[in-house]
Amino acid sequence: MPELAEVEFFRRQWDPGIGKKILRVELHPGARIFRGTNPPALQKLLEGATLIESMAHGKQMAFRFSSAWLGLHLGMTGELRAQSGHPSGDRHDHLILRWKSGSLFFRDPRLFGRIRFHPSTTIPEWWADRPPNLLSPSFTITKLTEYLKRRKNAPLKATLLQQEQFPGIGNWMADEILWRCQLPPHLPLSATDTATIAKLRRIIREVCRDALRVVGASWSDPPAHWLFPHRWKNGGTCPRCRQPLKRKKIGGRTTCWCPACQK
DNA sequence: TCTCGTGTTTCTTG
DNA sequence: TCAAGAAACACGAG
Repeated sequence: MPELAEVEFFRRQWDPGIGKKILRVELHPGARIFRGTNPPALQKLLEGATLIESMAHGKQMAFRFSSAWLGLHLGMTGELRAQSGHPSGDRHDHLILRWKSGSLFFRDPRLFGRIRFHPSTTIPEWWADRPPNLLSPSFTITKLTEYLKRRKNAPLKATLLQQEQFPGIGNWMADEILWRCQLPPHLPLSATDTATIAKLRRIIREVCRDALRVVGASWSDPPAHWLFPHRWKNGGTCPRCRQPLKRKKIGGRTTCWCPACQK
């Protein structure tokens, strides 16, 4: 589920833990989400540490503690929650941080998520090396044009899912962007068409802002005039022209678009 | 019982 | 060397 806005929503779920001293860390050390990390070291350093702040960037999150950094990626099914008291976790709660009167949970049934750990207070490489935020001025038409030129043969849908260039865009956001731009998902974009690239950049930013406002702030249902509520199953109709929507796998992901509008 | 999926990494092919 | 596509990961929902 988690894309840009959902990640921002889940990041804030751990806010009750900010300023709290972690007394106990419970984890499933063999779980796939710990691949590449050292769970015993994580447990040792976080016990006694205070959670200072949290940040989200694209689909990545970072939690800065007084002794170390914790990086979280939610994969397909990850979610974060906080609860008062110390309720026990279920078999999919792979990381639990307990303070005096509450607990923070990271749950992930499919284990596609990932936990990173940096045993120092300096900024970790995996957080310093982030691509420009799509809403920042560094996401320029020039950089976008260069990137599209490099991937000139890939379907536009597959290109929009590349996190190295479009941090936070996932399957539904990519479909929404292409639908609002009225561009077909299966065709590559000619890098010479500057007007179209400028429009694509504008709509990418618009969808990011809309998603953060509607989903990121309160997990509200996106309105009926977006493609979003219509794209989930066969038989949907385009909220713009009322023609039937089409669904097909493009770039390995289920893609929904309006053949009448997007050509 | 079978298929599918709001993601990423690794392998294979061209 | 690089880009593009497929497979693999693991589980719950329909």
